[in-house]
Amino acid sequence: MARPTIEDVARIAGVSIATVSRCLHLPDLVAAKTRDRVLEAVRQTGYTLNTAAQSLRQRRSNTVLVVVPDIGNTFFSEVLGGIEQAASAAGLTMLIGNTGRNRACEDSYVRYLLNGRADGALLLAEPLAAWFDVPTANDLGIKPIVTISEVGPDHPTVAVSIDNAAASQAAVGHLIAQGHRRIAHLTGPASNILTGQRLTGYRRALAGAGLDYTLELQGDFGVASGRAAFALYRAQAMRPTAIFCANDETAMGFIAAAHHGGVRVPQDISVVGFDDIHFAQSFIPALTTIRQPRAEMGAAAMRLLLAIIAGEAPASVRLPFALMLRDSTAAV
Amino acid sequence: MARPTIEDVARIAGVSIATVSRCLHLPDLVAAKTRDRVLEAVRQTGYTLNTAAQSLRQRRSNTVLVVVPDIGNTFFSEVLGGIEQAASAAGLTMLIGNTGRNRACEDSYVRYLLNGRADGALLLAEPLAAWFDVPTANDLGIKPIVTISEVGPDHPTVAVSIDNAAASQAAVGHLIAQGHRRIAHLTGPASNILTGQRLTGYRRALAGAGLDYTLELQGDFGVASGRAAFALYRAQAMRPTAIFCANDETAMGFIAAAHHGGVRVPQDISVVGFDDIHFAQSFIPALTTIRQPRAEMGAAAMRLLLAIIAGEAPASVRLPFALMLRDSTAAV
DNA sequence: TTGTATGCGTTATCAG
DNA sequence: CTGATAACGCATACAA
Repeated sequence: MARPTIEDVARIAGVSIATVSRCLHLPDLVAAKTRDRVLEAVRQTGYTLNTAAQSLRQRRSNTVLVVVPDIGNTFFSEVLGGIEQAASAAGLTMLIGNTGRNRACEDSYVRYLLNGRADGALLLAEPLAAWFDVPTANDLGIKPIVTISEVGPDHPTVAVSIDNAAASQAAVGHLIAQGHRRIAHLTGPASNILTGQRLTGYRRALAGAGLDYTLELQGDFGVASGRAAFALYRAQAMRPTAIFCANDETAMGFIAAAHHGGVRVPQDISVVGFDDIHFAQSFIPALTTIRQPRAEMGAAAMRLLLAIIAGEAPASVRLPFALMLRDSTAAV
Repeated sequence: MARPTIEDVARIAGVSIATVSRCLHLPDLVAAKTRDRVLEAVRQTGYTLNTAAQSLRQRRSNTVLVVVPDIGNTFFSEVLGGIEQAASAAGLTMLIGNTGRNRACEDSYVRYLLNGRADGALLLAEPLAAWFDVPTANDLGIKPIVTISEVGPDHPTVAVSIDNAAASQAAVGHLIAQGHRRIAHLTGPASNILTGQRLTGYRRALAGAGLDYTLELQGDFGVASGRAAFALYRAQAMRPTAIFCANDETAMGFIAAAHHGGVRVPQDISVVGFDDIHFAQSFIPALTTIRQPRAEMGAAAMRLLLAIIAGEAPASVRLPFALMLRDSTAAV
């Protein structure tokens, strides 16, 4: 037999469908006695609201779209956890769009906002132009968008992030305080907005301490690029005594390669990561790194989105980072 | 201005809404000339289908619900990646339900199937009873469900998994082949169906080799329980020379604790994990472990679901595992 | 406090 | 090949 509709419930309870609807949404407006009858009928039939019909009628989906570059990435997945919690607390459903960092794929998710599947979007990546393009923009402008983490200074949306340059500066500053004078930086991919920000922090720290030595190796946030960087480090005539990596994965790749190459961390070289992913503290040596409050970033972004939906005009949020001192760094 | 509807497009193209709809779904049924006019109007207006209306009318959402215990967990998130790919290839949207291993929370997602939000579900955990309860069951019975990984022998749904007992047996068998005679097992949580399966494999391997020594430590798949297990290992009068951990995380926790305790891996004790998560090979020492084809498991499950939706009655799928020999194990 | 009636944007049926 | 029209299930303005 088919799914029960509001009409079935109404018939069994001996009321109109309007009353049933009210019982579910504005229970105070209906007499206690009637309400009991209706709710009993609901239980009896196992009735559940048809969300498609509701969305159509209300012109809103109670769903939030989350666009993520790589859902398998531990950094993103923990942010997702925070979003999920805040979303379900607000009665919203989370729809995930995995782009695989593919432009066309990301573009396709823009339509989710347009076709009413979602009431707003959370972007875990620097939004591509499509999100603000014509003819998209004029209609999409009213759909709230919040960006997380990967955000530039003149960013077109409300955003939540940490101060990446300051965090990097703190990380490198710690190495300097430990007496390191030759400090390298393993960057992220050139295409990522964070790469420049973290690089800036690195340079600032060096400049602040009046250090000349500089070694900037190009990475891509992947473990393999960390390994590759180790080879380059090895090839240097004047080797650095410390390296600041743009994220934990590359740091781990670097350390793993070092281990196999007979180079000890931190005795021979200190290594600092970025993100404080789940495994950073179980790693051997436990990774000194910058902690980003991932779940909190997700939750904060969700709250911003809700505020925008509610008609407010909240400002972007800067969350605090923390330098986690562990075993991959040592005084020189 | 409001979102353009099919009516706007029809008016501009000078046709009926029926024709517009046909152009979008059955383009062959409409004259090329008319079609061009319509598509031009679509472009011009930036029209996109209202999915709520479509779902309502078609009584299907083109959405698949994925229920996951912990989205931040790297194991699950990689399975999600596989699902996402297969889903979007089939034109389906992936809706994620994160339960936090909370029964009430999981129950609430059952309704997604009932209220039409999703056409089917993929469960990344042993389904709790609610999925098959009355009055849920009678209606839900027609909604396809596929379970991934955590599946018992007399499981009520179609499932995709590896043979956990056989994999465990292979892992322990390798330790035995390396000459180990005292082999411990760090289990998963008692509540998880996989725990018993992996334990069975461990016991079988020991029995098969006629070994008496047995040490079964209770873990919970978390890093901390790996650390705790190390303390217990330490306290043994007759210490094992190898330990088979029910997953990689606990193995890493164990090794990290061992490292800090001055116990060397694999020189003093060999450690085997399970899952081959992303970081297993970057870990120091690189972790010997059982590889589960996570993305493939997700994709396979998605395909099974599609088959069921298409009216077929596919059988459960057993995917192959692989023993990855790396640096955390050595001959005794 | 409750009921009636309308429309949300599609798709599908049936004529033309 | 195309058009008119009736649902799909619900929420809400308006009446009673």
